[in-house]
Amino acid sequence: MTEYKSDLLNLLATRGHIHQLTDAAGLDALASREIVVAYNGYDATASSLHVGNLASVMLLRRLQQAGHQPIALMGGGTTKIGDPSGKDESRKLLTTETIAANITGISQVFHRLLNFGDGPTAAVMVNNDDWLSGLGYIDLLRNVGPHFTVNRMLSFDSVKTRLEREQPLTFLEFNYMILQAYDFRELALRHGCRLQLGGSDQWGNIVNGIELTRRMNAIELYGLTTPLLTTADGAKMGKSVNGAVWLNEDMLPGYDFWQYWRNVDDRDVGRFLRLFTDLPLDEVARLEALAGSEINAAKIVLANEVTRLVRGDDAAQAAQATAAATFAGDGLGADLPTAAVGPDGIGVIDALLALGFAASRGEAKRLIAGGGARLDGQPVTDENHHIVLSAAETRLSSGKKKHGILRRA
RNA sequence: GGACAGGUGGCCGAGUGGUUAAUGGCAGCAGACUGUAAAUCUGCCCGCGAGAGCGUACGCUAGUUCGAAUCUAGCCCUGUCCA
Repeated sequence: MTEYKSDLLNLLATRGHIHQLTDAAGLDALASREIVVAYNGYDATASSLHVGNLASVMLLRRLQQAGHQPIALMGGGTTKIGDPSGKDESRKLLTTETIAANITGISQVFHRLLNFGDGPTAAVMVNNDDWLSGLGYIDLLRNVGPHFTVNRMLSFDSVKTRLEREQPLTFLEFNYMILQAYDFRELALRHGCRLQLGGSDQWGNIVNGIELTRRMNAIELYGLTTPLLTTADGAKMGKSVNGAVWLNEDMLPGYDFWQYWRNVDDRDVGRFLRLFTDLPLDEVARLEALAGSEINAAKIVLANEVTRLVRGDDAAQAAQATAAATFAGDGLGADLPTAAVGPDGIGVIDALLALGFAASRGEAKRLIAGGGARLDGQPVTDENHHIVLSAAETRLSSGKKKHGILRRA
């Protein structure tokens, strides 16, 4: 691994955050002599960020830990355009109201992971709608337009893949990179921002911003991209049983969030501990070295640490307690999904639906037919089985991992 | 505006008049094995129904036909080339 002079780059490198740097030596020198202001942009396409975004939020956190200043940029303006990077198809356009609501949701996690207090390294949150919305079309074309050639824009991956796959790329989306470049320049001027962070798919957009600012203002900016996070079996990170692994509590219960980390592939444990927790590196090395079933201990640490950072101490403890009770003993954890059952009882199928273990009656039946439904650990074979609770609580499970509680109403 | 190609289930992709709820792959769910891991093997994978079955579905609309994802017409959308 390359040795850097600055604490910042050394920290980022050892934690596994660096994929590409535009000018490693230049940035290294800058970080060694002054506080670097850096930003990462987030599109407001959903009301919460998900695990796939977490690495970049952690990156902002590291930046602050190393004594520099993070800016979280909410893409209120750029979301109105839609980033074509990494997408085969155009996204539906979101309304201004939706975008505003999404920004409120997304910003929550930053308050947990970044310090917005006072001082030169206090985190800052900005919204690019503040400057993008007021732009005049002709002005923008005259000021920014001359610095972009279509020839070069066409050479960017985000554009090229669309064209090669013969997928539509609208002029609207084509302009996204220009606005993102404009953002970088704007932040450089307003906040003295010198560094843009982003996923590896953002390389082209970042380079454009650097280029534009050099031409228009003769300011030297830097870019750093993070590795595209895939799980060891090659899938994009952040998908789980019920879709995306959201960072916000209202989108995904703490227990499920915890379980996501508890169930990561053996091969991912070390990498994830470095990226997503603040554990010291020698501790990570020790945990990572655990072999066989002992690695499960490391996964529990991972789940606890990440949940603690993102959801808070209480959520982490509750989730771990529930997991321990559910998997080790035959007890019931308080965090499991629960459905109330009246004195007349409930059919298994309805119970499975009530707990969210099946999306339709047919799906519930298939689950039962496949032997995946269990009542207090006993497989249910009859899809018409009627459950009348003999105890205050009964455990209903779908498979080995999904458990829920039927509670007497 | 013109010529050509195309629009199929979450995704990719077969299917060109009935036996097609639609081959196959991926993703997903479950079972076995295990360590709440991976790999592997097996089953499932539109909705309703206990079931025979019913409903809905192959861009949209209308038509031809006993019968259409498959044929015809119009429309919408996408791509390529031309203007």
